[in-house]
Amino acid sequence: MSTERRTRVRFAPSPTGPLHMGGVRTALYNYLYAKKRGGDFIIRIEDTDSQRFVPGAEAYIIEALRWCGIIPDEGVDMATGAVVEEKSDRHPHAPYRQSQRRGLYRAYAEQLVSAGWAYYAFDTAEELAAARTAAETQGQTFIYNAVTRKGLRNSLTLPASEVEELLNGRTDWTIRFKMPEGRIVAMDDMIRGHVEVNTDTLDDKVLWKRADELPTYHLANIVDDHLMEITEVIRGEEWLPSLPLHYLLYEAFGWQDTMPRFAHLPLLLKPVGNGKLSKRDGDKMGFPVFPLNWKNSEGETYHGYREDGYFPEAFVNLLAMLGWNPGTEQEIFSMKQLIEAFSIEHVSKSGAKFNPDKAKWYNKEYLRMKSDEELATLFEPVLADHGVKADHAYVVRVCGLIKERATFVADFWNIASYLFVAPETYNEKDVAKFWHPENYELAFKVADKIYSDGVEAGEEMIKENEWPMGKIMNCIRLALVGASSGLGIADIVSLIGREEFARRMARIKETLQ
RNA sequence: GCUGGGUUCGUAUAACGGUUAGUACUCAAGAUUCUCAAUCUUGCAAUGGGAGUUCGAUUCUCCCACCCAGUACCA
Repeated sequence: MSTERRTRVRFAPSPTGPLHMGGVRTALYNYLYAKKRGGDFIIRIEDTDSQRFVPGAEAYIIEALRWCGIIPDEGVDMATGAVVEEKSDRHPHAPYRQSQRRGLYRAYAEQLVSAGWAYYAFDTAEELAAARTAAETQGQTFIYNAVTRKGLRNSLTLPASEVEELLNGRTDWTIRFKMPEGRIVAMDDMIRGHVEVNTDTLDDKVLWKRADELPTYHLANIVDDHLMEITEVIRGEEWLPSLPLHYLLYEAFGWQDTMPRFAHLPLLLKPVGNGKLSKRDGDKMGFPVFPLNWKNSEGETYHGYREDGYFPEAFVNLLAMLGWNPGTEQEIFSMKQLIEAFSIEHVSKSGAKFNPDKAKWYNKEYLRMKSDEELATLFEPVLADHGVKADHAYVVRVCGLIKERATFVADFWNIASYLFVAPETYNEKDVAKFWHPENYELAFKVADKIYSDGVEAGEEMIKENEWPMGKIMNCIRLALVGASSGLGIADIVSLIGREEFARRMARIKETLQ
């Protein structure tokens, strides 16, 4: 029995574009799992596809994680935001970018060849494409396996001398895994339980390619997880079909004893209709699918939660609850509470449809938990954009009174602009409803009373005379707000002051009569 | 097509053989307030279908249907 290993999990994104919310959730679950167990959360960049590399994607991923408060222990230096390239006590497995580890993989691939678990394949891309279309025309799918490899050009079918020649020649070749025949691979997934697959349905995956001297995902992933002493692999469900290959790879290397445990997370699905959440859904349906704004090479910008006004705590909270539940009825969790409560047993098996309404609800909840002071700090730049200069203490007071009415700080201006500038227009429907002589004549009398003795005195006056409270107050409200909505008249007057109150009453009189 | 995974109110989920199938979001109604929002109350609404196992199935087994993923010298 080996002694209990320190928990080490990794998030291994590929820098082929911005990380979307599903990716962030995968990172989050890894992070929660590690922190719950007092272990390490490692970032590794899987950039073994030289064709699909997207500039800026790596920095985006790191920035997104930082915004969410998902801080890696290893792999990225968070002070600089850079992927670590030099070994140190903190980062003993550097470099953490697979393209910078390229020298190490070939030997592992060749180890498999000499052990009989892999072979050299000399088929060109064209030959394979031809084989695929040929199979397709017969209504079949070409798979590179124990049957078909016998008829293809590789180190299993060609004489040794020719193999030697081809290996040293100018044409490209690959190392492929030699998938065993007729074996049942029995696997165990932390979320899905026991899964079995017959190897006859699997193909001989490419492990290493001569063309760019780089491993493919499968090889690099297994080798690095082993080298980095990863104990649990928590990744998206799309990897489940590759699990048998990965099990076999651990076996082929003789690393079964330290093979990590696997957990395949359910996918995030689009809110309506079928299919997984894709980057186009968001802008079409009015919600972000990315944590941060992303501008692609064509200049199109995709919305991010951050720029759309979500608090990172709310974003993390809503993501955590998409596919996981605490087993209690608690819904609001800080990161600290999530770490405490998280367990892989409570991760669900089925895909989760994302619900934008619930996302907004989370933000609303976090908004009202913020202090008036903090909200004021966030609101002040918005005010400045509207050309408003307001006293800080005043803004703090306003925030305290309006925060329960908003979902985002960005709503504040629409909700409360009348507390900073007088209305310039009056809502037509509300005018039609309330602005009648029998109402506004009384309203002006009450307004005079309010001006001299305060709102309470004005209300007294209405009650004593048994005037219609609602109609009169709404006429006054129309003058102050420009519509029949908003804070109580007493609050408004106490905020804007009696002089401004009088000016607004005078203005509506001029405008509407 | 093949292989694998999945299936509880519209959505996220709870109930891991015994509940009037719970909670939250959304929606609707009512209460409240000078209005709106907020708040409170109430309501609408689910075990995909069929066989079994069992005294008893949301829960276990099988079949079907549907959904998803994979099926690249991409991850």
